[in-house]
Amino acid sequence: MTTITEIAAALGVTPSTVSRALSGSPRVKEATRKAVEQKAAEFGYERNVVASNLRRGRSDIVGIVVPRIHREFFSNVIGGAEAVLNEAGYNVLICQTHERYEDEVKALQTLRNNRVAGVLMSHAIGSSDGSHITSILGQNIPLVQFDRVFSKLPGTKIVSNNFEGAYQATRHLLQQGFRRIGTLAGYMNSEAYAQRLEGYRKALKDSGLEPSAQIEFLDTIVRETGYDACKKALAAGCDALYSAGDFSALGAIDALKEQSISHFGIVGTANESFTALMSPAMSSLALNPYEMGCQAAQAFIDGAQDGEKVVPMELKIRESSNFNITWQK
Amino acid sequence: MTTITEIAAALGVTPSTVSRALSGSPRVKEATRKAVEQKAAEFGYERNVVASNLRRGRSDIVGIVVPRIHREFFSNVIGGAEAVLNEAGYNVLICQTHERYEDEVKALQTLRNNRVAGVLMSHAIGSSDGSHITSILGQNIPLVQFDRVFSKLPGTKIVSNNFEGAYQATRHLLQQGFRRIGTLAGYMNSEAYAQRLEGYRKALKDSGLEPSAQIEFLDTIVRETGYDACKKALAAGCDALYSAGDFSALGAIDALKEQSISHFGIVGTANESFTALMSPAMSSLALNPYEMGCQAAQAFIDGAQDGEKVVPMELKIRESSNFNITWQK
DNA sequence: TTGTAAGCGTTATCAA
DNA sequence: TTGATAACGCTTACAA
Repeated sequence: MTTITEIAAALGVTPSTVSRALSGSPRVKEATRKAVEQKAAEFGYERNVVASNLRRGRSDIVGIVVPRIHREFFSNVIGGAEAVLNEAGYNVLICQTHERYEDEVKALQTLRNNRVAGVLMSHAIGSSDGSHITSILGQNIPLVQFDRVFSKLPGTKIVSNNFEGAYQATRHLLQQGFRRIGTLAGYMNSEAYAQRLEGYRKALKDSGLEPSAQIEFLDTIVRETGYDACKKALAAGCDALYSAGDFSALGAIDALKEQSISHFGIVGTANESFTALMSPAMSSLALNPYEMGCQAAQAFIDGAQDGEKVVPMELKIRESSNFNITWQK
Repeated sequence: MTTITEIAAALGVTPSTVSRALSGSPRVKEATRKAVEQKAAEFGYERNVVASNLRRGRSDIVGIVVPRIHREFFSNVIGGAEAVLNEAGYNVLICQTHERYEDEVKALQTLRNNRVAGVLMSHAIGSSDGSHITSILGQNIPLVQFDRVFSKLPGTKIVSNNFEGAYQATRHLLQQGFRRIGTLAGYMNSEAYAQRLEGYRKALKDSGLEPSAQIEFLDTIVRETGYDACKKALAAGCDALYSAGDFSALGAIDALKEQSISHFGIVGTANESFTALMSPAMSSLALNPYEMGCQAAQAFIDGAQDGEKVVPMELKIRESSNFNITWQK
């Protein structure tokens, strides 16, 4: 592979000049620049980014850490972030944590070892406080968190208006005529889930209903636990569920169909594409992952100042929250 | 950040010794190694991978190039590859091409500039022959292709048994009683799609039916074109469609539901998770993305020898291929 | 078993 | 405007 030294030799100048010419420095005569560019093209030169990064003490790689890449939400966040970052000349290195604390530590160490320019991340469920994050990344690697954030940590946080969204979703169920509304809540070490639970409770209170721990099913984010929790909700006399996730809502629907229940409303969260394709189609509180990814990337580019940016959620009303629904296989 | 020079100074040895001690060379006294490791831990030392890579002339990053990361198929391939690669000490850099030739060229250049250890890729639809791939990567960067492959290129190819799979899918429709079976075919510059078309044709011939260009709808892989093609298929008297993709099959179902058609069979390809969640649930020819990712990664680790590995497909039979089906909104 | 010295390819600083 | 020189942090012949 061609190096700037070879180009310099071919032109009878020094590597410094070639380097300056190729990196757009103004301290090069126009004619020299032309000559250098021509030779570079002729030799098929490509800058050795590794050497350049070592010398400059920084890299053009931004790490993205997510629990699971195949979740639509996260792959869309990545898509948005990638678009903005590529545009700005950065590359993206993706790590999955599989919701495990140990994998998250490993991923962050990998990124630090590669001296990445910055990290965009959404923490694992298994990661119960963010102290490891700052201690691994140190002062030099800017951090932007999105969706699942630890608000104590420095850097920008991109979040959804979880409280407001859950409030609206629950109120929608109330307006439809449902009266005993339970919730499939997530893990309370995640602020996003905690806020959704609060929004749900507030909506009940504002309608004169008292929240009850008996119908708040915590740690319920997958299909299986959604199924189990829905059976308990039925036993507890619920006639609707606001679920803080789509997959748990899907599990709940499994239970409803199994028993051919009527007049039982469901609203999920995340608007995974299957929600619109199922039938009856599932109402869901849509996050805005692509936009969140763009904003996270932009926040990094802008310097990852401390602070929070809120991306709105939008309630998608479909059949599962219709009062007259009948669930059938 | 601590360097080996600092550790060396603190211990009164040279950086070479520290380097050897930390990289597990046998040419270090056991006591020295202990001392070095202790100091390294004390200083919180982490090897500067960038410098190490520059010196050794290689990196521990493997590039993965896919058309779109949010397609379940690809995110699962990435998941499988990542698992195997991380285990072997590699990191993964992911690039999307958005099905565009230009983006594919850019991605490959980026990977080359970063001197990645290897590339795993599935080419874009817009990329009609693979010459740019080898010309950008050159001799030094091993290539493993998966799913959409150019068989002329060197390196390992991981493919599905597309011919056999499409044959089975079509035969299944015939066995159900459908008689005039069309196909939503993909782009013929992709060998995977071309093979599926051949498998489909062979199944017809083996049942004494003559393939007809009139009911082979080429370049049809998204929902919208699937919808349009299905209308034409209905006009052409078809009573079933084998679709080489799930999204086009979904579009076809849109058309069927719109007209409340009965006795019209559909089999898709890829087994995207929505296929099982819709109702009626869609029969689909399942690829095995996670396994393909694992095999691609393993092939790279094993040296990306020329050759082809075939990962079996599996037909998932659901309601959409039942002869008595009635499509309703 | 350890040290010496050179170099991976680039860029920053200083001097000319 | 260009050149000389050093350095980024690490690895590896070779020598001791």
